[in-house]
Amino acid sequence: MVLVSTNNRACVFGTIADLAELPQDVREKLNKICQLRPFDQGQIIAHPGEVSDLVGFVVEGILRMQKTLPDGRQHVVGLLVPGDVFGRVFDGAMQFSIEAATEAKVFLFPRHAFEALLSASPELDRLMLLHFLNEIDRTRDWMVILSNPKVRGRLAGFLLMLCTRFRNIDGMLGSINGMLSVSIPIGRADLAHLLGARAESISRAFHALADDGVIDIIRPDLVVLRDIEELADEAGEPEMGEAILTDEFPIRPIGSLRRQ
Amino acid sequence: MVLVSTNNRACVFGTIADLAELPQDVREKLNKICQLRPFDQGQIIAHPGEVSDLVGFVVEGILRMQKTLPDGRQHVVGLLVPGDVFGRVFDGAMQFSIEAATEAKVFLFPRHAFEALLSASPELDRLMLLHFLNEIDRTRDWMVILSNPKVRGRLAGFLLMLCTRFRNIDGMLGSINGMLSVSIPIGRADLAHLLGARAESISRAFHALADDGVIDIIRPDLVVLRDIEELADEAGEPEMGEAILTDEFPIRPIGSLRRQ
DNA sequence: GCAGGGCATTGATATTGCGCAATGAAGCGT
DNA sequence: ACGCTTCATTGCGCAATATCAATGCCCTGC
Repeated sequence: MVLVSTNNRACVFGTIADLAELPQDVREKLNKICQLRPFDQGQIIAHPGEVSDLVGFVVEGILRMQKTLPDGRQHVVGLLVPGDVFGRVFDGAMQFSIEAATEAKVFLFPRHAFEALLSASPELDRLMLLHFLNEIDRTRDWMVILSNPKVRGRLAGFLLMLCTRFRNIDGMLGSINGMLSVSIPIGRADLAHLLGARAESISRAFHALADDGVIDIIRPDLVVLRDIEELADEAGEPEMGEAILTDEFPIRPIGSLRRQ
Repeated sequence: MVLVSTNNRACVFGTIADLAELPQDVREKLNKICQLRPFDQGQIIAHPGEVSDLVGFVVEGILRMQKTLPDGRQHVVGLLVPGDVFGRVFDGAMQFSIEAATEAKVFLFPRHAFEALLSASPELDRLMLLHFLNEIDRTRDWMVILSNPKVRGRLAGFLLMLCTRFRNIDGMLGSINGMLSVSIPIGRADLAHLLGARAESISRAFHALADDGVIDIIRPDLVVLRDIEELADEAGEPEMGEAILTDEFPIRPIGSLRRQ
C-alpha cells in the first residue's frame, strides 16, 4: 500500500486492493473526481449528517468510526484500515462520525459523482456490493467478540481481529524475536467503550494476559502475541488463531505507528 | 406482509418491501426462479458452507443467524425479519447457519440464477446494495448495544431494537392497555449468548426491570414496555426511545407468535 | 530542567454477574 | 391423569468487574 506518486493517480488506484481490477476507463473516471487528502491524528473526517456527501477510500493510516451519544460521549464502533470504504452511497444519512486514529491519507469523492459512476459501471457497482458484504461479515465477527461475557475474552478476540485486519497493512504488524507484534491504534478509554468495559478493566485484562505469558506489553499501544493459540482459546474461537498461524503472516521489521 | 396467493407469485413479491418497486420484467424473472418454502420452528434453513448456494428472502416469521463454535455451542449473531435477505451473493462462503426462530415462510433462489439476474438488472443490484448498507448500519447498532457494560443496559437496548425491527411486522408488536408490547422470538439461553451473558443473568435483568416498573412480563416471550424513555436511558441511547415514541408505532391487537 | 496535561496503571471497595443447584411452570406424549 | 422434558426462575457463595481515588509515566511547551 505505497503511494507511487501523488501526481499519477491512476497508479495510486492501482495499489488499492480491488480497485486495480477495474477497467482502465473506470479508474480514469474515478481519478477525475477524486481528491487525495491527508489527515492528522485526531482530525475529524466526517460528521454524522453534515459532511455526509462524501465517499471515501482509506489509503494510509487507520480511521475510527464513532457514534456520538446525546450526552456527548464518543463510542467507537469500528476501525477502518487502508482499502476500506466509508460513506453512505445513495443515502446521505451517515450515522457515525469518522476520525483519523493515526495520521492518514484518504481518497474523497463527491457522493453524487461517485453514485453516477456506480450507475454507469457495473464493475464498480459489483465491487462495492462485495465490499459491503465483507463489511457485514466483519461487523458480525465483532458481535461474536463483543458477546464474550469476559473482558479478557473480548480483549483476546480484539487482538486477533486486529491481526486479521492489519495483515498487509504497513506499519501495524511487526516481528519481535520471531513473534507477531501488533499496534493498537486506539487508547484504553476508546478500547473500553468498544469492548463494553471500563478503561481500568481493559488495563487489568492486558496485564493479566501479560502475567500469564500470553502477550508481552512493549508499550501501551504495542503488544507481542506470544501464544496465539491460547489467545484464540480465550477468545472462544480457536479458528481465528489457526487462520493467523497458518496463513503465514507477513512478518516485517517493526515500525508501528505511534499514537501521540 | 400478507401472502395474497401462493399461485400468483407476482402478487406475493409485490408485498415484500422494496421488491414491489422493481420493474415488472425483473419481478417476473425472480418469480420464475424462486421457490416459496415454509419452515417449522427450529428447522435449519441453511448450514454454513453446505447449502450456501441459496439466497433467501424472509416472507413471514423470524429467523435467527447463528455461528456454530468449534465446541458445538451455538451463538446467535442476529435476527432476520420479513423483508430481510440472507445468503452470500457472489461468494459461497456462508459463515453462519440460519434457523427458523418461529414458523416461517421464505423465498429461496438458487444462488447462481439470482446472481445472473443481479448482473442483468441494475435495479435489483441497486436494491441489494441499499439493503446491505442498511444491514451494516443495523449490525453497528448491535455493536453499540453490546458494548454496554451492564446486562440490564444491553437488555434494554435489545428490547428497543426489537421494537424498531418489528415495526410493521405482523404479530410481533401489540398493544396492552395502550402500551407497546413486544414478542421475544428467542429463548433466554439464546438471548444470553446474544447479549454476552448467562441465561440466569438475563432472567434476573428482566425481573429487575419489571420490579422497577419499566416493563411488565406477561410471559417469558412477551413483555410490555411501560416506560420507553427510561428504557432508552438505561440503554444509553435516548434517541432510540424518542424514535419509537414519536414515530407513532402501529399498535395492533396482540397476537404474538408463541415459541414452542 | 521544570511544570502541566493527558493517559495508563494500581489499589481498595462496592456492585454486578457467574456458576451451580434446586425449584417451578408449561407443553408433550402415553 | 401421569410422567417426562424443556425452559424459566430463584437462592446462594464466589469471581469478575465497576467505581472512586491516587499514583506514575510520557510527552509537550515553556
